[in-house]
Amino acid sequence: MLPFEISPLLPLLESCKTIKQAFQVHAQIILNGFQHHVFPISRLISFFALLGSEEGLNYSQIIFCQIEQPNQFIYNTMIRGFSHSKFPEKALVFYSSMLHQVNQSPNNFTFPFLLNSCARLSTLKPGIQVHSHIIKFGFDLDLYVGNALMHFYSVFKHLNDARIVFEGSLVRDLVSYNTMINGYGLVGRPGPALRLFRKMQESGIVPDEFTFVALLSAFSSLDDSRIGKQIHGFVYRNPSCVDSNGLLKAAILDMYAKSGLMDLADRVFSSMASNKSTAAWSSMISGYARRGETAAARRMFDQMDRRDLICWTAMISGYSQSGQYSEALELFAQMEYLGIRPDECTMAAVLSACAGLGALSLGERLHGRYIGGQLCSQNIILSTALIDMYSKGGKIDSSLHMFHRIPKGLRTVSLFNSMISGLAQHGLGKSALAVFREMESVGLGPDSVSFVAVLSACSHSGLIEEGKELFRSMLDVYGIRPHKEHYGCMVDLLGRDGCLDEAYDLIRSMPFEANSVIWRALLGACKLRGNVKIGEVAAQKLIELEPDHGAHYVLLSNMLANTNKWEQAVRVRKLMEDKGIQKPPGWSYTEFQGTIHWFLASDKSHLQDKRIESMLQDMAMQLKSAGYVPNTAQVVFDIDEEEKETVVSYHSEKLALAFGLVNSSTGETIRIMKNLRVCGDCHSAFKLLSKIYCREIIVRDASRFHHFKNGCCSCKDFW
DNA sequence: GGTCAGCAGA
Repeated sequence: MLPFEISPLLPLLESCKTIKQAFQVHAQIILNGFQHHVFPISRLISFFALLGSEEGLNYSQIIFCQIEQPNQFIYNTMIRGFSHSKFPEKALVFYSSMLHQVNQSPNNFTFPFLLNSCARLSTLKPGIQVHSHIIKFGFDLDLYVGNALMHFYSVFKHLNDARIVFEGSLVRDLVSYNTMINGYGLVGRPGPALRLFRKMQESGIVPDEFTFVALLSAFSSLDDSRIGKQIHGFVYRNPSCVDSNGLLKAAILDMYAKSGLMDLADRVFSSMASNKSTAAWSSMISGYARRGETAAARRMFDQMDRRDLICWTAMISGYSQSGQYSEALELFAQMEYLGIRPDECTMAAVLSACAGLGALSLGERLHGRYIGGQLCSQNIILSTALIDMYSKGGKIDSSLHMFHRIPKGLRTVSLFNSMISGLAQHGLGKSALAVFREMESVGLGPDSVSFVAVLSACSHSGLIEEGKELFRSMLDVYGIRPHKEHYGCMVDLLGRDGCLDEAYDLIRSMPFEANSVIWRALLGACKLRGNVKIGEVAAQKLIELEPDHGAHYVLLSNMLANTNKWEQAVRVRKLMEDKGIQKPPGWSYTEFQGTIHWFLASDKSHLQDKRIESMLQDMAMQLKSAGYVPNTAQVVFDIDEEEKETVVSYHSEKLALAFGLVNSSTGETIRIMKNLRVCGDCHSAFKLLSKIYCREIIVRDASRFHHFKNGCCSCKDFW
């Protein structure tokens, strides 16, 4: 029996709404000398521990320390409180102190809380130990404990272990099924999820909205929308399916948006009337963006009243994935201006836009500002985006440094692919092969993307035999059927080795029609080797496949011009002009003090800056005195030599270099991005200029990187 | 005193 004096305090404690009121009740308890009465103290601890705030937890811990012999309930309360907190590992500390106390042992209430804490840790181990305690203390057949165990194993994607618990359980309820269905969805196994749903119906357990939400999410990663539609129909026909907070409707909408069925998605969206959640808006935005309809996505985005971070991220990544990098960065700038702090997902999308543009200094700034060292090695998608950004921004050393800092157990196939393809673009074929082998040695099987990366590494570095062997092994060893991209790499590889006939034969032996990428690879090799016969075939195919693409006409006419077939060259040029096709303008840009400076070929508007003009003259003079003769072979027009020299000296990359030279000093690195492949003349000139002006020049062109240093280029004139 | 609770962005 409680002493009668305490009874007025208990209802007071029950009715506490704020932490302040609870402090007052605690003060009253102490003033009245009840601080050692188990019951009121238990209630107080429970109140503070379950408030959900750090302050509450700290306070409950202070009270806890003052109790000589905490009972089971108090221990469970502390474990429960910390299981939801920022420090789930503290729950384990309380559990362990509970075990050390004489006459104290856990009960069936202890383990669900404890497992919940374990599910939120970064390692699996403590949870497994807890599982053995559960068996030792004989709670393995408790329904709640079993469900919590399934949840714990699901979180770590150990569905087989979750399944063992499920199969071993004597009683199963809605929660058991929902947990398992969710778990299978989490690991992308919709098949078992659906089978469990059927089993659940056979057992007479009525599904709730969470069951359907879990099922829909399990199926949303699939391209097939049939099951999704069936679920929609099932829900529609069964009025018993309550959807009290609209979760289910939002899940159905998301399913349609993910399947690209925007008409159906829009119908559900409209039916939400004024209850549209930001989640629903996000689903719509990313649905449109995924189909490349960024304008439609943007219209939705602009219509929103209140945008949360996820909407911003959805729109930014929509732009990024559609290759609209500038738009992505512009929107991000707006977001920053509004003071919205990005998270890892936003950063991954923004960094991929930086990678696309080669906006290294912006990428570096974002890395420094928003991403700490620890965070980037933990979030593997972000690390992959950073590695890609540094590679494509020209800093392959930084990519490698990041890659090596990522713990081996966290590395994924995508991460390896990103690293291999970075090394490939920089012509570091041997290193790319080594990383590829490393991926295999840690037990990660290469996928189709890995092979594109490693084969292109071989072709960019002239590793002919290695490339051929890898291509053969794709199907024989790894069971991966080569796609067009892989054939494209092989055509490139053979072409660069001068085996043009072999490359042409490979194209003819392919089990599908060659696409423009493959023909372009062949044409590029023909141009390099001066093989007009096969080159013409390739160019004709390209013109057939992409008649509006000016670059093909230019390549063909350049090749004809290179072999002095001027008349034919002019004819091709004329054909292009008659069709009204414009040559794609060559442009280059370079970043300076965080701003991007664009340069168009022969466009002299930016030459208002006299310093660039005079630098160009200085460059020409220096080159001449170094004995350099401009290579004007790629200028097709039948104009005199002096004029041709003027044309090549105004190529966009030369203008960008002049700008870079004006704005840098000896020993610095100049980075230039170009939309087309760097021309032969610029390539030779840049080699000499890197020596003359003592600068490292890094050029990213349409196919790879060129590091010009001390008179040489990393591509060894092979590109 | 309790277990699940991915409808949204990489």
